[in-house]
Amino acid sequence: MIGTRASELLRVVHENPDVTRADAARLVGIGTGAATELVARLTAAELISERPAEPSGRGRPTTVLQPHPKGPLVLAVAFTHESWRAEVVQLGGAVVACDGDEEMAHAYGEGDRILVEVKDRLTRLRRRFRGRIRGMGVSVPGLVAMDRLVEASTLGWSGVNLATLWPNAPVTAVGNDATFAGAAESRRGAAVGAAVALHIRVDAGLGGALVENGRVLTGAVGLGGEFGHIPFGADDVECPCGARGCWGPSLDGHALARLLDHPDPKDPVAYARRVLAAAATEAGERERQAVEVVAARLGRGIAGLVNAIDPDLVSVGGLGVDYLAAASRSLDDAYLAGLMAFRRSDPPPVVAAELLEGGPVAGAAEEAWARLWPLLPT
Amino acid sequence: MIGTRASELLRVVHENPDVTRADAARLVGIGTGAATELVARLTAAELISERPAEPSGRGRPTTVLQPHPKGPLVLAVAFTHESWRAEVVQLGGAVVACDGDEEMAHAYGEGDRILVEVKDRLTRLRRRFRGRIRGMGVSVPGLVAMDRLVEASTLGWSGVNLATLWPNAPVTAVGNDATFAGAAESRRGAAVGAAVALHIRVDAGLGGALVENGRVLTGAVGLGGEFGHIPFGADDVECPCGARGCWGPSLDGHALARLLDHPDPKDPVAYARRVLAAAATEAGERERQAVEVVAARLGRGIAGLVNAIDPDLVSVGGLGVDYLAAASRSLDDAYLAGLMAFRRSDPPPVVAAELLEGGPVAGAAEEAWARLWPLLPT
DNA sequence: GATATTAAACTCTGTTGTCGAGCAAAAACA
DNA sequence: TGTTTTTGCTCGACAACAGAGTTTAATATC
Repeated sequence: MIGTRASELLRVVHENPDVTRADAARLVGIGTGAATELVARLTAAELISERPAEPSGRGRPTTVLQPHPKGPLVLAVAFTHESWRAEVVQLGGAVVACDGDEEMAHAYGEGDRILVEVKDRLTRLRRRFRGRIRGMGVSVPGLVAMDRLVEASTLGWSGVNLATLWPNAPVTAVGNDATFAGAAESRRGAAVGAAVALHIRVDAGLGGALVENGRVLTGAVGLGGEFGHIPFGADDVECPCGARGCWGPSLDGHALARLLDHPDPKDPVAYARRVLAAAATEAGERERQAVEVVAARLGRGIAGLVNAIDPDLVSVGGLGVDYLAAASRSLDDAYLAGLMAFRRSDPPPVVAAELLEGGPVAGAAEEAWARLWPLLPT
Repeated sequence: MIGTRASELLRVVHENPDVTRADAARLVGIGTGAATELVARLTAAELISERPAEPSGRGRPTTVLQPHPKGPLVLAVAFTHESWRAEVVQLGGAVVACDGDEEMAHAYGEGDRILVEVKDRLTRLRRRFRGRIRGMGVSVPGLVAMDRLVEASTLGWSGVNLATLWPNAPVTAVGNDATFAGAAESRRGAAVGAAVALHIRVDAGLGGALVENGRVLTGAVGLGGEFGHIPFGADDVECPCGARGCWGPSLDGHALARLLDHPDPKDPVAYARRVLAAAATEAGERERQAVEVVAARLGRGIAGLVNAIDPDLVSVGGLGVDYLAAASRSLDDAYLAGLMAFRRSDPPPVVAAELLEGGPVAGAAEEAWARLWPLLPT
């Protein structure tokens, strides 16, 4: 077990890349004496290292705290509905290596086969860094309970145990892609500094995360943030989840197709992007209207969640970024109308996610790091 | 500032009334040596005292840790739409004195006048305990932001600053009644032991709280838990909050009256109780049906929140207790149907609150205590 | 009734973490 | 060249804590 101060210092280094040692000491709230001892211990433990800082004024020059070149790493793996990607991430969030496939051919229903291949590639990465990789975060577009994938309807995977990708990993964090993206936005993206941040991600499904002071509220079994299954939608649409009236299916690609009287698309995300592209053209009046309807539904739902949860800020990711860009007026109008009246004068801002498609991997790395802290040796 | 161990011991004593000293030491995770020193210090500081415990087997008899007879107290004040009540609460949650009025005549719109009287009575209580009262929690049926009452439509109060009840109180916690009731259920009621507990309280309005490991998620400005303004209701009903389709107005007394074609009741809570009483009689078929509709709406909404938040347990308070008792079948059916299918085999239980009308006061006391911990002297 | 057993409390000691004061170092400024 | 400013290092005082051994007060057993 690591001392609490040491743990705090590591967190400061992680959250503020290239902090100077003096600033870090101030942030942790210790004197220079204690900082000397702490930094020495963490350097000896090969967790951090120092390099001279840019001289920035008068006074004795300080050093910059950075990850140790032999320090611990985590593996962040993210699956989307059509590809996978792995990153090796060091303290501070920098990526030191990556691997992955753009095309995960025939992934549908073949969870086990794909996993064997991915496992192999991950093992190779781990071998390459000889024991330095100390934990793994895995992001999947689906329902994840108790670190086990319950269902990923877009992949046709069900009951897959993703912990088998690295059987005896010291720490494993399996989570929903939207949840991880929310975590990443709070720590390295649009929601940095928000004490209570709400993230909403529209993708094949709709999900999100509620992050309070950097901690994701994952719920009792890890299913917190499944906002897509709140009944904000119309009762006549049945959700793949088995309930009716879910919010998610009212604003994804399928919803756009219904609004445009198109046949149900096979890849709703790609379809939605096509509709968005068409809406941006001269001739896309019908598409524009459909996007506005969907954006309004997004805004209305966000308002309900803001009323209930009271966040500082709402970030939207995935297709939400496009909806926001293409129909911000509709979204905002619906958002404001749905808020409790007295909130309308100073509503929590609704902003686009900054990490975009990198959110889920980054979040997986963050969560793996978060679980690794308590295990790091002195 | 108090030592962390000392603070933990106090919390243990607070959360487990009549713990023995030996058990407390085990719960804090310290040896008997450290316990001796800690207990001595806290006794000297007049925070706790000891009395011999019932001998319960062989071995040296231990003592029971209890609040010190001269120890600190908090004031818990709770307003309802027709009365107010104050309790003086000691460490551990026991009430040592109380005051209040059943009838708060003509309270509507007269926030300032009532407050002058309440303030007077509270000052008298504080004088009676000569400096021992160290903090205050105030529960109000209305929207509370930044410890200030924003609006209480049932009382006609608006912009009232409840901190003036005790201007320079060392700690003040002003909050919504449903939020406080949720806090109380998590710590002394039906949700004890639930890591993530969701509380829903139907009263004049609908509110609640999300409690994670004993901590209430109050949101950015303290408005977290206003679940009544999530748009689960029909769009044709306008909520007093200014939005449309809010959940609260779809299952309160007004909603029952609409279902029964009665004129809009002045006191929706009393009206709802009359309908519930009628529903329990032979001749109350129409009332029974109305209650079932409302109970189903409650169940459906709870399902949506469970999908999104993933709690261990849901407790319902206020009129919700009666809905649950009178139409548990309708509520459960709607609840299960609204859950994601894979959850239906093992859904989080929906239970009645245990503290009933005592919830808000108890929660106000708990929150005041929670804010008092860091200020207690060594 | 005498002795053993058990659980708890007390005492003492060595260790560790922390804070602060004073001093040294390395730069910019005058 | 000296002064100022910021930072890092060393050391001593102090409090918190763990652990071992001792004492105390009850029950259990003979």
